[in-house]
Amino acid sequence: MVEISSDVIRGYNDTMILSILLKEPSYGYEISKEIKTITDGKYIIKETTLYSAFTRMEKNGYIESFVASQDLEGNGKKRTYYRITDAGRDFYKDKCEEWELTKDVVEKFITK
Amino acid sequence: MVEISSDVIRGYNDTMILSILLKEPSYGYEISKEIKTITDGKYIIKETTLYSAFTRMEKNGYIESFVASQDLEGNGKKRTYYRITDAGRDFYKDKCEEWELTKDVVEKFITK
DNA sequence: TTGTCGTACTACGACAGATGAAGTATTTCA
DNA sequence: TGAAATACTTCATCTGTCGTAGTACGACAA
Repeated sequence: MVEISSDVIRGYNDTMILSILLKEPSYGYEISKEIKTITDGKYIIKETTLYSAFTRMEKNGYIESFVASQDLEGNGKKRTYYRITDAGRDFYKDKCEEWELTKDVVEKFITK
Repeated sequence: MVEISSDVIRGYNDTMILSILLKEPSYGYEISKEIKTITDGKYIIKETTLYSAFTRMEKNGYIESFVASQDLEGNGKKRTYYRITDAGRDFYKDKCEEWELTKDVVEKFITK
């Protein structure tokens, strides 16, 4: 069974997270579930990778956090939600461009 | 100008080098030139990255080294050539498979 | 009501690959 | 003769990932 090595995905965890936040704010657990679903279970992000990505990206200004409960009445567990910023959107766009270039480059060395 | 970040290419430097060694044994300087040529200058591998990849891959048994001069008479500078091993060929094949999977996964999060 | 499972995190340390900086030495060529 | 190209090596640093561990709350079943 072929598995994705962390060295490969390294540059794209942030991009994946941002692409999910592009639709609406979300939080750790939900994002990890979504990544799993979107990739049909082919990629499962590690908890520590995910939460350290949040810290890094918030510091870089790509996301903003806010704490909220499950519903508007304040019931349920409190969660830390993240919202993408304009800088985050720019970063995401750049990463998408970079991906096209990277793909071109890597594929020159790949045999199908 | 979009540039490839090291975090992205991280998992594929070894693969690129091996793909070049697949044709014939080669050495550092020549390989770095070839990578540049093949990618139309889009990717230039750093010297230290290249040589540390040699060390790592030789330790892993993916390549073997031998020292040789430029010509058979022993003229010219001595160079350390590297030859791909069977294990290296297997590793390369695995990486090619992994690439297809990685591409699928990443592209689910990319907007063109 | 007790225990287990799922949810929702945080802290910490270790590791590996990439890189910058610096240096060495030989060869080629103008 | 001297600069540029070739062909490396050493070393320290940085960053993102990941393993381990632990906390805490809520839901639900026995």
